[in-house]
Amino acid sequence: MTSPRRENRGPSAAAGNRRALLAAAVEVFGEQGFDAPLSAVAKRAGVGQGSLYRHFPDRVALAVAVFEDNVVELEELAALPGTTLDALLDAVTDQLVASVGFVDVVTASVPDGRVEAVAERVGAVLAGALPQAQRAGRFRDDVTAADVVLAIGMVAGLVSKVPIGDRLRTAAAAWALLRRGLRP
Amino acid sequence: MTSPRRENRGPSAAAGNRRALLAAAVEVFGEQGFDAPLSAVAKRAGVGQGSLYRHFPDRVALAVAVFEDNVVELEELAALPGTTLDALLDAVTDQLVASVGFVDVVTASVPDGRVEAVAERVGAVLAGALPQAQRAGRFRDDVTAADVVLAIGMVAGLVSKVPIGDRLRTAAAAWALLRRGLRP
Amino acid sequence: MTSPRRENRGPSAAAGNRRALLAAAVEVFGEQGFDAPLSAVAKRAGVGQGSLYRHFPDRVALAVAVFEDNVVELEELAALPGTTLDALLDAVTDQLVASVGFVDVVTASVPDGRVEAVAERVGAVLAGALPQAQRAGRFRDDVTAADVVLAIGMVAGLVSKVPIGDRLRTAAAAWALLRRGLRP
Amino acid sequence: MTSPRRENRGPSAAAGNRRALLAAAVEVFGEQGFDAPLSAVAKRAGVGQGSLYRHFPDRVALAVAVFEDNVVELEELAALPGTTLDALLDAVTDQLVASVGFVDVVTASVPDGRVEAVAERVGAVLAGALPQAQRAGRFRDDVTAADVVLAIGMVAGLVSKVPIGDRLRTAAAAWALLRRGLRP
DNA sequence: AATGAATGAGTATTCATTCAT
DNA sequence: CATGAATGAATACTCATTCAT
Repeated sequence: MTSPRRENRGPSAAAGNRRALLAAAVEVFGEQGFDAPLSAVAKRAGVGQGSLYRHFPDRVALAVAVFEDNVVELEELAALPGTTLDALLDAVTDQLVASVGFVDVVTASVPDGRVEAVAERVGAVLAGALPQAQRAGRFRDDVTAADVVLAIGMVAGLVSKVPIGDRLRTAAAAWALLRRGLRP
Repeated sequence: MTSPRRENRGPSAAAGNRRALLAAAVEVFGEQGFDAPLSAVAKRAGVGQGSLYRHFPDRVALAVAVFEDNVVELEELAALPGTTLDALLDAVTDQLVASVGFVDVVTASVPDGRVEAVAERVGAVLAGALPQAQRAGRFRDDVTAADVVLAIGMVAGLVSKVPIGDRLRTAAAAWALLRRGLRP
Repeated sequence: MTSPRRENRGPSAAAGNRRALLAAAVEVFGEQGFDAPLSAVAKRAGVGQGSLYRHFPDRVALAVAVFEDNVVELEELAALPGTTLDALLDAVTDQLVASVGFVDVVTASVPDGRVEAVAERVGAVLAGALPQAQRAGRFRDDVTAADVVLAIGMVAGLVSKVPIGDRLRTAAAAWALLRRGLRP
Repeated sequence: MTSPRRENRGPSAAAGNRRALLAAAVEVFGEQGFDAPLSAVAKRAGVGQGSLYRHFPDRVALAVAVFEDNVVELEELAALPGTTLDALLDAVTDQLVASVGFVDVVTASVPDGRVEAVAERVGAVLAGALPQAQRAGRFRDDVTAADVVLAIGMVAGLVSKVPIGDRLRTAAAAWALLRRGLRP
């Protein structure tokens, strides 16, 4: 009668579960796309369905959480003294390649406030680093923060359409082309 | 027993149905993405489910048919005497904006021969127009056909992630950036 | 516009179509079972769906027609001077093996008068041959026509559950067992 | 939004659901044949579609589970001291009459390992009881286990083609005939 | 707070049957 | 009278979400 359930590890597991779910989401969405079954994420995380829903009430919440992790990382990097815009773009690209599935969140048919808020923060980080990069002669003076965001969007869109193994290489090729248009 | 079926318009409706299905697919996939319910396509086309499946045995067949229409258009344009690579890219962009949903086909987890064949043809058209464009000083000499295809991929990826109304504007902005990297 | 339809061969094709449909039905039902798509029968026969329905308004009509062919054959055989019950059973078995799919008609959830009528005729043929077979000492005196019909039903049921290649051999084994119970 | 769903009886319903599904399957397949809609089984069991699929991922799994119940019953019976082969055959016949729909599983176009495994066990049970039955003079010495299995197959095939009400009587008649061929 | 079974709405797909040509 | 496209009901199956334990 008592089927062999996973042991209920109690409240102390909460933080660990949250982390496991995020990691699992990155993997699963990366492999199967953003419309992968949520049950697959829970299973990969070794966590019950219910726990997934407790932590992340819907699919977008899960994606936003990953995004937020990424943005925090970016903000921390930007706060470091010598960080250039190029370094930030490299970091963004790494994140894209690692968590492509989430790019599709941006698409989410119903525009979602939470996503926009996070996107906003990315924009702010880039905008902050642009002037210095222009002064250093690394970016044309007429390039705007919007242009940089646009470029990222293009790389993201491309990367999400390419088989996992080709993503890094493809992103690099894309940036090579784009940077020629951004440099003075 | 005698449910109020749509009137059977007979075999003569076949050609019209096929056309209606393609048009409906462009609309529906454009609005809802490539994973929109096929039943929505059939309904939009004013055609029975069965007819959809007769004409296009699977989702990819439907997408490929739209793609093929586009490619033929492109090939015809390329065959015209004065057609430049820039004109071809403009045409491609128009097609992208009009039938974005189909971009996602390229992604189709299971690589599909039919899709690759069509993509191949697009590449060939562009490659054919590139040398002349370079001689005319419109494209850098070190630009390859692969670069052009890559650029299209980026625009496509971006456009597919943007709400319908913004697509044209977004595509234009993207090309502005990209062309700076392609021009001498 | 004028798609390459099969040429309309006109009324003269009627008889040929009927025959082709019967032959196709035997093949298709034999391979795929009695619930094979009727469209498969039409296609195998090289005949339009509509023609199939003109000749055989429903699935059972098709089966009954095959059965009837078989019964006629049986009746003709029985009418021959020296025909024994054993010979008739051999013939029935051959028919079973050749058109197993039709055995399932007997099952047809809704009992069907047409089927019963044909079954009746088979019973009559066997009943007619039984007395002589008993006088010849080939069948026990307490065997009834119903027993013989029952035996056929058993072989039929068995054969229909066995892969095509094994049918003949299986039928032979079944009869070996059954005949021991029927012989004096 | 809040549609009137069946009350969620929680995980504790699992065992009961499983049992209800098996019982419903026996009934529904018995009445409508092995190709009855699975939704009918779920409805009869008073269980959601999803639960059916959780317990039995496909049609064959459901059938095999019923078969297995039967085989276990048989094995237990065979393990009892005084059980004769005749008693086992009676038990098999009762099972056949009760769960005829499942006989058709054997037919499943795609040969299925799970089915074969269960069939194997039935054969083993019978083979085990045969020698003793022969020593007791109840079965001819030249009868093999394969013959017994064959006989069961014949009864099964026959019973599955007969309306529910006639099944018991028909099975009895069939065995009367067959046993004459099996007894010394 | 965690677990995982239960639920049923939503989709894909097939196929019997009709009917314009 | 033949043809084969059109139609949509029926069915299989998946998965987001809820909830008893």
